[in-house]
Amino acid sequence: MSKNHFLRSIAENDIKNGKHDYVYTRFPPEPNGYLHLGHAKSICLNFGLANDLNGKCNLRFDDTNPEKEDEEYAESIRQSVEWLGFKWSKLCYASDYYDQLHGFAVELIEKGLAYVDDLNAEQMREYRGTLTEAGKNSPSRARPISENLDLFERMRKGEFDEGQYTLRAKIDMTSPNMTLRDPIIYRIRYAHHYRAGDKWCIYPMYDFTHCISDALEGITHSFCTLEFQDNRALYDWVLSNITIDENLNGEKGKLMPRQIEFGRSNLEFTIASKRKLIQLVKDGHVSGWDDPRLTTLVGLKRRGYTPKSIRDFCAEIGVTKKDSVIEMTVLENAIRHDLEASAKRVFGVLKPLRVVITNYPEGQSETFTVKNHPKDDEMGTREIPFGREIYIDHDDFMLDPPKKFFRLGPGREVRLRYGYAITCNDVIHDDKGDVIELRCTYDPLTAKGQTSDGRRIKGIIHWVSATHALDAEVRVYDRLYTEPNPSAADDFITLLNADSLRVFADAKLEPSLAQGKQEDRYQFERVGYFCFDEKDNSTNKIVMNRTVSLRDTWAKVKR
RNA sequence: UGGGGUGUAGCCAAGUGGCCUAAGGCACCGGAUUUUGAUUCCGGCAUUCGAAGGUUCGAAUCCUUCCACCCCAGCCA
Repeated sequence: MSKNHFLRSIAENDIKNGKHDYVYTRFPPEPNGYLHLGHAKSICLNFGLANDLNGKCNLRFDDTNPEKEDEEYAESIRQSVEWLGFKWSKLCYASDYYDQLHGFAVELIEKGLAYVDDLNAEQMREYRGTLTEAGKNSPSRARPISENLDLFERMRKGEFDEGQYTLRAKIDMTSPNMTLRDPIIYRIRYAHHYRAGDKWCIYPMYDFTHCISDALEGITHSFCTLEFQDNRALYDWVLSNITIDENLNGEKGKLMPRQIEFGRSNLEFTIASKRKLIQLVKDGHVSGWDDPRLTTLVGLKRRGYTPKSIRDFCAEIGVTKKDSVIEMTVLENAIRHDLEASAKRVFGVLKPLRVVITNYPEGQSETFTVKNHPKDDEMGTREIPFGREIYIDHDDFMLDPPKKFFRLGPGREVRLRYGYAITCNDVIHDDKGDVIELRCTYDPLTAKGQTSDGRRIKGIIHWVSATHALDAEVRVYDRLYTEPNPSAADDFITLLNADSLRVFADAKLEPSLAQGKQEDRYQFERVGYFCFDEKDNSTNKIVMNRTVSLRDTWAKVKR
C-alpha cells in the first residue's frame, strides 16, 4: 500500500461520489528508449493506485512516431514493468488504434473541425505567432470540407511528399494557449513502423492519439507530468468533438477520462534525458543501457537494486505538483533497508594483504560455524575455514595509525571476526617500500569472543583463509557525475566522474560463495552489499558488483 | 513579457481556518547496545510555512499586492 497523495485523494473521491465505479489507469511509455527511475515513479503511481483501489491499469505503448520506436525498447519496457512487480490488465498499443484514429480524424473533417493545410514547416511557424502575439489563420483554413476529405484520403494513399500536407484541428489561432493554435493532428511519414509495418504513411500526433486511446480503453484517470498541463485543453477538445459510442470494454455513454498532472522527480548526480543516455552508450562512456552506474531500471537491476527497494523509494519521494530533486541518499537508504534484512553475510576482501600467523602450526586448519544473518536465525549458518595464512583488507592496516583507528597496526591487536585475536609483530615491505605482508601471532585463548585476561579488544576485522579463498573481480561503483545537477551543464561529458568504476581484480572471497546464486544478495561484512554480475559472472570467473556500501561513520571521522 | 503551474527545514513531504508553539522519511548532531566503526535503540534538529500587507477571537490554510522558479512558439512524446 503506497502513501496518500493528491492523486489518490482525487481517485478515491471520484469513487465515493459515484463519478466512477472503479479506477482505471495506464502507464503509457513511448518505446524509444529504456525505462529509468522517473518512469518507475509513474509505474508505481499508475499500477500502485490501481492495485490499492482494486482497479485496473494498462501498459500502453504510445507508439505514433515510427522513426524513433523499436521492438527492442518495447520488449525491455515490458520486462522492466514485470521486474518491478506489476501486472497489466491489458497490454495495449496506440498503433492498434490507427484505423479508429483515422476514422475520428475523418469525423472532425466532416464536422468542419479539421482541415488539410499546405503550409510548410517554416510558414507554419510564422503563422503560429509567438508567446505574446496571436497567430493568424492559414489560407487553407477556409478549404471546403469535401476538398479536405479528398486531400486527407490522398495523403493516406501516399500521393504526396512528406511535409507537403498536414491535417490540423481547427481551433483558435489567437489562443494564448499555444497548443490550441490549430495543432497538427496527422503528418505524412514514409517510415516503417515496428508494428504497423508499411500500412500507413500518415501518422497521428500525440495530442490526438493519447486522449482517444485513453477513452477507448475506458481509462478514468490519465496521469502525466507537469509539462502537459497546457495540452489538457486540447485533450478535452478532441474528446468532446468526436463520438465514441462504446469503448473497448463494451461500456456505452460518454466516459470522459480526466488528465491530471504531477511533478517529475530528478535524482541528484544523474541524467534521465534519453538523448544524453544514448550519447553515453554510443560513445562508450558506459558499457550499455544496463551499465550499473546508470539509473535505468535495467542498470539498477544489474547493480543489485531490488524491485522492492525501488517501489519503496517511489513511495518515499511522494507525488505532488512540484518538480523535485531527490538526494542520492534516499535511494541508497531504500536499498540498504531492504538488503539489511535479506542479504546473507559473507566475508570478502577487496584489497588483499597477506597475513601469516607465525605461531599457528603449518598445514593445520579449522573451521568456524557462523550465522548467515546476525538477527535472523532462519537464514542458517555456514562454515568458514581458517588457517596459518589469511588475507585481510589493506584498508584495515596502517603503519602509523591515528588514535581512533580500531584496526591493525605494528604492535596492535585486533580480533578476526568469528575467530582469534591476532597481534602484528612484523611488517614486510617490497623493494618500493610498499607493505606486502604482515607477520602476526594469535592468542589461542581468544576464540568465541573471549580473552583470557579480560582485556577488551575493540577492533574487529574481516578476513579470508588464503588457501581456501576464491579469486574474484569485484566492481565498485560511484556516482557517474561530479556535479549534483549534470543536466544543467553546457557539456555534461566534462562532468563525468573518472572514478565512477573501480575494479578490484584480485579480490578474495570466502569459499561458500562458490555455491552462490545469481539472484541472491550478499553483505560483505563491514564493506557493503554485493551481487553477482548478471552478464560477466561465470563458472570460470567470479564477477561481483557492489550495489551500495554500508553506512560508514569511520569514513566521516577520517575527514 | 501572453498563457499555464509551483513555492512548508539541507533534500523530499504531511497539512486545506482552531487539538499546528507544523507529522513522517532522508541527511546531520549527540548518547546507549553491539564479535560488522553495520544494524537496532533513545534524544536533538522550522515560535515558523517565498515576502509584505489585510480579514478573523484565531491563518501555513481566506483576500490583496509583490518576489522567485518551472513549462509552452516540434510536421517529438
